[in-house]
Amino acid sequence: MSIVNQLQIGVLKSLASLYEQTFSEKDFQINQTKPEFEGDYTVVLFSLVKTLRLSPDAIGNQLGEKLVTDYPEIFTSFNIIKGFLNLTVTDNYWITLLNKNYADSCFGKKALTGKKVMVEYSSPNTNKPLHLGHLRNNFLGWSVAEILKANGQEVIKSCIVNDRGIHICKSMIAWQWYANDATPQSTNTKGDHLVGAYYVKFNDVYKEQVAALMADGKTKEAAEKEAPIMKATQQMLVDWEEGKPEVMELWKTMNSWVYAGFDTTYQKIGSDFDKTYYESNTYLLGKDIVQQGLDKKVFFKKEDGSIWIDLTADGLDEKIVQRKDGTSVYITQDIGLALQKYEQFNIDQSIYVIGNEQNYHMKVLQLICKKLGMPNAENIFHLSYGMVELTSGKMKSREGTVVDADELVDEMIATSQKLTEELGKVKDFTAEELKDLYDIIGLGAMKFYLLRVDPKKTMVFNPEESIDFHGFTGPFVQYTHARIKSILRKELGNGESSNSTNEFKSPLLPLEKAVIIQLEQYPTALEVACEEHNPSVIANYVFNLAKTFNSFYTEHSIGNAETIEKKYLRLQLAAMTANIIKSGMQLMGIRVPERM
RNA sequence: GACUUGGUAGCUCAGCUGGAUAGAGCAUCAGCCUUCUAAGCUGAGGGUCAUUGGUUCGAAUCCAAUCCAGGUCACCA
Repeated sequence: MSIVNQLQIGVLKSLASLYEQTFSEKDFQINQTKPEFEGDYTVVLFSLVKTLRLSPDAIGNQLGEKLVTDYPEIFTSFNIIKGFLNLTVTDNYWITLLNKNYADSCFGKKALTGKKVMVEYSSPNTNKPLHLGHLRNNFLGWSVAEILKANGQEVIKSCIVNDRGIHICKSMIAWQWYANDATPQSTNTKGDHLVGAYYVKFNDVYKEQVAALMADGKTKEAAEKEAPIMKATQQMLVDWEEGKPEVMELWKTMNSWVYAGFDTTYQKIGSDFDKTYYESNTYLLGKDIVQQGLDKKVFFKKEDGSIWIDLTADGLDEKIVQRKDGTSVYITQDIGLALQKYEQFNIDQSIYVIGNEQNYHMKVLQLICKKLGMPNAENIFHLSYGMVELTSGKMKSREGTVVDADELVDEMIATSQKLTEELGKVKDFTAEELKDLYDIIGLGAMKFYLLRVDPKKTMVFNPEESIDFHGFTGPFVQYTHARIKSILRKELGNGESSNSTNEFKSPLLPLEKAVIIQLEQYPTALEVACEEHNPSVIANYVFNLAKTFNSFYTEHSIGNAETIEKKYLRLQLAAMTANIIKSGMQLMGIRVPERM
């Protein structure tokens, strides 16, 4: 149990016995004591003043006295300043905590709770390569899944691939018309990039054709409909739905190129999935549900035969769920897939990592599922994250301002190589070790950069800032880990552990205590990150821990500590810091090097 | 226009279930490598927490209004 929890319980019990009244945790607040005051944790007394009709100082004195008397193993002294009760925790409490947990690589992680969750993320389109926005999605989804696992939940990572539809046909047509049978092999191009290039080509040609038709006096609408390349694309979509062999053949071939490209990228960035859904398999799902919905009168049919749901009573509008020609729309298959996920995996919660541009869509989806009486409709959770913008503004594929994922990854790794070579600290590494180190640092920097911001918020991607490896960055934290490991290697050799001892006579120094207090808060950080589905909590925590440790490190020597007891204490402190840094970084998909 | 999210230092972000003098990083300036890795540490300057009003012992935090910015409001996905 955390020190704050213990303090909470202690205060509640003390209040009850002192004043014969029952209180709840909401009646007072517990904060960490500000550095300018003496003490470790502070109880804010103001809110008790009214109910107890006593001055803050009187309450503070009685409460402080009671706590120090009843919990001598936890609290050693107290002081009251302007209505704040500052409590000092005993050195023994901190030292015992350290002694018990310093070697535990699972510190803070929870036992299985039995809760089963699916996290759907990534969800690429097969007509273009991954970009910066996908990276935020991938890192976020992966990390949230790991954070849930660390909190005792069973997690299934899933991905839905948007591999069909008009946009896919666009790149297919453009390839057919202009590629001269170019393949990834023949052009030495990554498959997803090759296909993406023809998607761009489509748009260029389409724009030209529309302009030409408009020059001939057509209206914009007419020109957009009549552009030959668009007509061909629409025909191709019809052919695809009819399963025309040549079209299917081309579709399969081009998709296989894209998947090969995606696999390379996913492997590089460390994304993986337990279950992959393909829209080409799921797009017909939900049709029978539409029928059931009609029978239940959740849906209604318009004169033209299209099927709708009326959500005006819920403050939304009418939504179509099936076109008049009987084909399904986007949301129809989503309903079907939502149900299938529950049926296949018997999950308690279904998390969708999708951009906030789809807030409305997801709201509608959940509402429809509820109205259909689907089990667990309440437990559909949209983890809505903000867009990534550039310093110059929004990314727009049409204007070529999209930051390509592969290029960015390569650049980050190249930067880490350059910097590592300049510093020249690992000259004895083999070529293989070096390559691995560059990956660890480059990818670590990138993941940390994208995960350190609250996912809900729109964030700005600044290229220069992203390749800065100082300050609030992944490499800073990795570096702290590497330095600790270096000391542990030197002082303990291989595998040997520091002697455990409880016999500390000299008091904890402020910086020693500051580090241990931070270490103690890791489990709480994990809980908060889980509740909020927010990896930035971990990023901030781990950064602050590293910072605190670095201050301690510059001020006090571990190897040449004043006494042998101090040395062991500091070795434990360093070891636990390294363990937690490693654990926290792992939850963000970031590896930490032994040396750098 | 309706709904929704945001506005904190020059820039990027924490803090938001109300609490002590609003914090980091970057950038700027001044220091620290004969002692465990300087991708580090110490210090300085830099704020009308968008604006106005309200709630109260106390507001960046809660409420209301206003201004500004993003997103959505498709028989696209």
